[in-house]
Amino acid sequence: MKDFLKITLKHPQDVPKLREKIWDLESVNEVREHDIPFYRRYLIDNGLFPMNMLEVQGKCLKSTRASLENKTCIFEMKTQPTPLESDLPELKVLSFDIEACNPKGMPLEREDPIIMISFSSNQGFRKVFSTKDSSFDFAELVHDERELLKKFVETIKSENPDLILGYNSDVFDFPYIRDRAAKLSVPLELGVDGSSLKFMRRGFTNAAVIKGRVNIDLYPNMRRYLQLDRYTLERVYKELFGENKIDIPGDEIYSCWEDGGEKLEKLFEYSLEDAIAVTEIGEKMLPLSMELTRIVGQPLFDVARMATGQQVEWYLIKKAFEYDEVVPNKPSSSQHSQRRGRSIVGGYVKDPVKGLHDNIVSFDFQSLYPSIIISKNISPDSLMDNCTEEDCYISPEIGHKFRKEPVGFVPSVIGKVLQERLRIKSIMTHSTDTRERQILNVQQEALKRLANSMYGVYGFTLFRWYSLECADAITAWGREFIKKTMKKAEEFNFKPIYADTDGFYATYTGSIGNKIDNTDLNKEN
DNA sequence: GTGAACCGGGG
DNA sequence: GTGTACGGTTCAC
Repeated sequence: MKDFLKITLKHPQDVPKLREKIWDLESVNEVREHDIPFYRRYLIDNGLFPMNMLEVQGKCLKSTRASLENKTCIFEMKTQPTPLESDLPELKVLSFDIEACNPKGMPLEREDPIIMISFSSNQGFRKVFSTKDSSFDFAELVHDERELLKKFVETIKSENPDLILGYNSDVFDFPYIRDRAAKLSVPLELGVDGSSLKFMRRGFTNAAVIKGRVNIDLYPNMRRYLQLDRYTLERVYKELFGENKIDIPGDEIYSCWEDGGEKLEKLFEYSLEDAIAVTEIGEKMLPLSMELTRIVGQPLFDVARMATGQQVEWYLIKKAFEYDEVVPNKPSSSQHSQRRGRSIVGGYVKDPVKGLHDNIVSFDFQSLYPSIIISKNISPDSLMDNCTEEDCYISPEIGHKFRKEPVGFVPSVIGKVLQERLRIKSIMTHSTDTRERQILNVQQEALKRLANSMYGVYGFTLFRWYSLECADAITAWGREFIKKTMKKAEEFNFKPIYADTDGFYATYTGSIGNKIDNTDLNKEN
């Protein structure tokens, strides 16, 4: 227990000013929660969850979106949704892709005009604007690049999407469009209120911001959701749909454009296919992002750009407010490098026995680390210096002690997440409605992701809840559990041939006819 | 061995 | 905008 003084200010801009002033005061130990952006603070303090519907006496509480006409609002509601309420009205999604080329390599904003812009919406809209003519079905000829850019703005205005999707569009398409439009003095009034395209600095990259529409760059999302060697649009598309889309290697685009004829037709087709692929990938992946948005309680725009660890962190920040906990600070740069200097021992890995094996069985723990966090009450607020085995769980190898009571902040949050997941899974198994089952499945997936990423908040040096002791204790128990399980399996004639962290493969050396009593093999948690 | 530079995706 | 944030590999010394 610590004493805190809560200071409320009238204007967000006063926060950094006051922060600087009180930091050095002798009576001040630490200043907390001084770096939560205003709009996030607002969502947290008011218990609002984006991407949920809110209807107040048949009217929208907020009116930034065009869906006013429908008398529904895609906005916040005061409580977390129940599964059935979360079936939102369909959002209009518009994807786009631009083409530009340079004989020597990547096109340069200063020299190379945009030659094509393709659109695809989730409601069947398809179009390729280009400064060259084509007999391609969806092609529309424009006079020059200036008109091309104007068509870009007009199309977004007339299609009026809720979501705008691109692939690497934060880094390539939008900045390229911005620079060309600046050169040709075309105003990029893309917002629902006619406001201009803006860029927000986010770390080492920018994000394109359009008022009233959620711009999502699918590229960083795909890096998070899929485990691939490369993340080109083609590779990702193949992974998700098992089909090849037409691809034109980058260095051939220039000749397609210059030579014309069939090669130019193919370029039109390729460009539109890219936009369509983005729509399809979006339709497949967005439900999960939306679900995470609802759970994490921060805007889709932000959540779609957060690494999983950050999503977990913001979820915990939201929960901290509910639990009356004060959020720990981000590490200073010196704290960060200090943390990086001390390494955490990872999971147990047994090098694979070389060769071809028959009768392979795989064992794995379900949510090993989350279960350990809960069952051993691993939380910074449960960590004790002196404690007996009676009152504390004591970790193997390193002997960190965690009191059994009361339940710590993080274990409590994970517990609720897993509980909610089980609840949804059980409704899902009993549901006969396919659509409902799909929605519920995405929801339980999102919760699973969140729970499984929770370990990271202790182990990743940049995070607010970083704790070497907690991270070390989790992996230590993890190693103990898997080794014990492997030993147990050996008693039943399984010979482990490879193990990694939360699971192992074994060959069965007994006779196949023998009955295996798998209750004895059940995992320890 | 160390620190800086570079890269991802995009055409 | 209560912000300014990656992580891994390669290269030059």
